[in-house]
Amino acid sequence: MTKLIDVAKAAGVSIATVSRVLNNPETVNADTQQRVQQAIKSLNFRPSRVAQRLRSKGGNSKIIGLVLPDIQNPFYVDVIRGIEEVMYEHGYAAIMCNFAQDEKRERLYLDILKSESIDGLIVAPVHGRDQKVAGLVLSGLPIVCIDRGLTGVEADVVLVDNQQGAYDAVSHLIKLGHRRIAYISGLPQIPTSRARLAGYEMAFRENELVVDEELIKYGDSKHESGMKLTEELLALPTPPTALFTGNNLITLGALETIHRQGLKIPEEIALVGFDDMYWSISLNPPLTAVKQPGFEMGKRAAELLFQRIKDPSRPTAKVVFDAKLQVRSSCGATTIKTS
Amino acid sequence: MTKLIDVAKAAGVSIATVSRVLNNPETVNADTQQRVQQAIKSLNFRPSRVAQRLRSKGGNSKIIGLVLPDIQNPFYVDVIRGIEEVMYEHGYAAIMCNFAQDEKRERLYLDILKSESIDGLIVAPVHGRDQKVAGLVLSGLPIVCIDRGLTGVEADVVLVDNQQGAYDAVSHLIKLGHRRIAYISGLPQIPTSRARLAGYEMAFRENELVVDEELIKYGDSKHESGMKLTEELLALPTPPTALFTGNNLITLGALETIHRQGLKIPEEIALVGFDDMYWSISLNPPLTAVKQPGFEMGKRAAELLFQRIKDPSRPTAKVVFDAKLQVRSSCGATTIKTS
DNA sequence: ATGAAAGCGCTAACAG
DNA sequence: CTGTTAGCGCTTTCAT
Repeated sequence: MTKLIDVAKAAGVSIATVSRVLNNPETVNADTQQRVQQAIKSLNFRPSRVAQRLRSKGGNSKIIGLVLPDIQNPFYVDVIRGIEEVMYEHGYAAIMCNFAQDEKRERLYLDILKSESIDGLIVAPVHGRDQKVAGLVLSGLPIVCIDRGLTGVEADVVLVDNQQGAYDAVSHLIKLGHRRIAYISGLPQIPTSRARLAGYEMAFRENELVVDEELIKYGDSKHESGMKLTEELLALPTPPTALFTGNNLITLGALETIHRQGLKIPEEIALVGFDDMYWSISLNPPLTAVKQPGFEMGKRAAELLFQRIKDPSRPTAKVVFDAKLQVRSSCGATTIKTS
Repeated sequence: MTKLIDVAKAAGVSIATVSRVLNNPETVNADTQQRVQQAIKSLNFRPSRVAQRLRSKGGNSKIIGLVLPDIQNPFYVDVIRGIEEVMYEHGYAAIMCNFAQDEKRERLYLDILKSESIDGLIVAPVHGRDQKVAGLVLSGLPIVCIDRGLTGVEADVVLVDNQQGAYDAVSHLIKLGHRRIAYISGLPQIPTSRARLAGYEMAFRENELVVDEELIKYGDSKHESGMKLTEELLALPTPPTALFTGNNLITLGALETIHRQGLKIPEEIALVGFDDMYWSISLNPPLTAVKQPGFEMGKRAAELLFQRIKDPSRPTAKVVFDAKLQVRSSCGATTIKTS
């Protein structure tokens, strides 16, 4: 590996000067700069980011951590792409950690990231009272939360108005005449699960309808739980006429169960999902779903993080995006908006 | 941040001893070890991975690089999950880089990873003659290629028999009576594109059929190109009666175009895709597709990488998985195997 | 079995 | 404007 000293020799200067042209070119004579740049180029030199990181703590190690609950969920994939987009422009890299909705795993990754001396962290905490993340925030590490906020500590956060999104979805179902509407939720300790439940209940309340608790099921937000809980729901003495699924993966699981049982959507059971996918239109039937702008959310989160790294004392921001209902045909005949 | 010296003081030993209990516990007295462990625990000490990395080059920095073409493709997501699974067990972290099929991006990321002093790299090179990756292999960095091999240099590789997979898919179509079968490929410089084309041609040859070149289209393996090329194909004077799509994303794009045009699958156009998705059964219609075991491939790749890190001189391995055709109903009525 | 000390490659005072 | 030098936190001889 070629290093500072090699470049220094080649250019006939000291390593300090080389370091300077790397970090503060303006403090170096134009022609010295030239010679050094030459040497750098011809030796194909790249400074060791590890050594840089060890030396200068905080803010210029050009690496951040990314801790997300489930990489199988296309929503998070969009978030990742958004984050990556702006990081790429800044020459940053990300250490990506997928904790698969498992708190133990989240903690391990957080420990690793900490000892990697990252510049900042974008995280969707396992739950609102995530002590590990809270501790990191308090320790001064620049952090922005995505998708899920943190209670009790100040931190930047970008998310969607989950309650309103769920409210719109369920209202849509109610308007279509449905009364027995089931909700398949993710784990209740996840803030988004609760906000979506609140939206569901609000829609009932506003229509002076009463929620039937047996129609609310909790799972772990994965495909399998979507399948299983849909089975349970369909096996009820009086099964629901409509299903509101709490996320992407649950929706796909519900669809699978419904298809396996040969039920017709929306005639025998209607379906709205939280989280849209760009191929929702190709599902059977084209899925009506609440769309979160994952890509934009990711970009915004990364921008917030960079701002906070630059100015750690700036006031925290809370960015709330709208969740929009995409009406297709899984709830009944309506105008089919092409996604 | 608590560091070696803090622990050393707390335990009344030197930093060297603390380092020893961390790395070679057996070379330390049992009771000294006890005291040090105590101190570590009570101070909640974690060694700085950055310092470790800087100091001891190669093989124990516990971080690897992951460079993949497209995180939106569920196949690579499965690969990532597989890799992550075994890395998690070993306490490793990954720097994940998604180059979005863009060679410039791939190069930047490779440079970054190099200067991060990673222990090893798992990569799906942009193309077979990727000089950057080849150079890294030659430089001695432990590397395993996934999904796509490298020509001209020896490197571990794990992939699928793409030719056979494509052959099976197209043969299936031919058996069903199709003759005008289009193939929507990814970029021709990607090895998998070529192997799948070879399978397509082989199926024609074996059935004494002749390939119509106008039915072969090349795109960039993304959703949009799937949509666009399908439009072109359908606009032909004599459009194809069947479509073989070169990957996941192309398939989804093709489906979207077909649905927008209101065509019936498989009556008006049949469809087989390369790459299965776990929700293929919920598509309209349930998709017949060639399945790659992404998760297993990822696990295998990570295992190979660990072995190579441990023993850099071991002979290179080439692991070939089978690609299996999952018959559902997008090519015509057949027994529907539940995925 | 343990400690002292020399770096890993770089940045940031501090001198000149 | 440029060079010298002291570390960043750790591992690893080399002594003891």
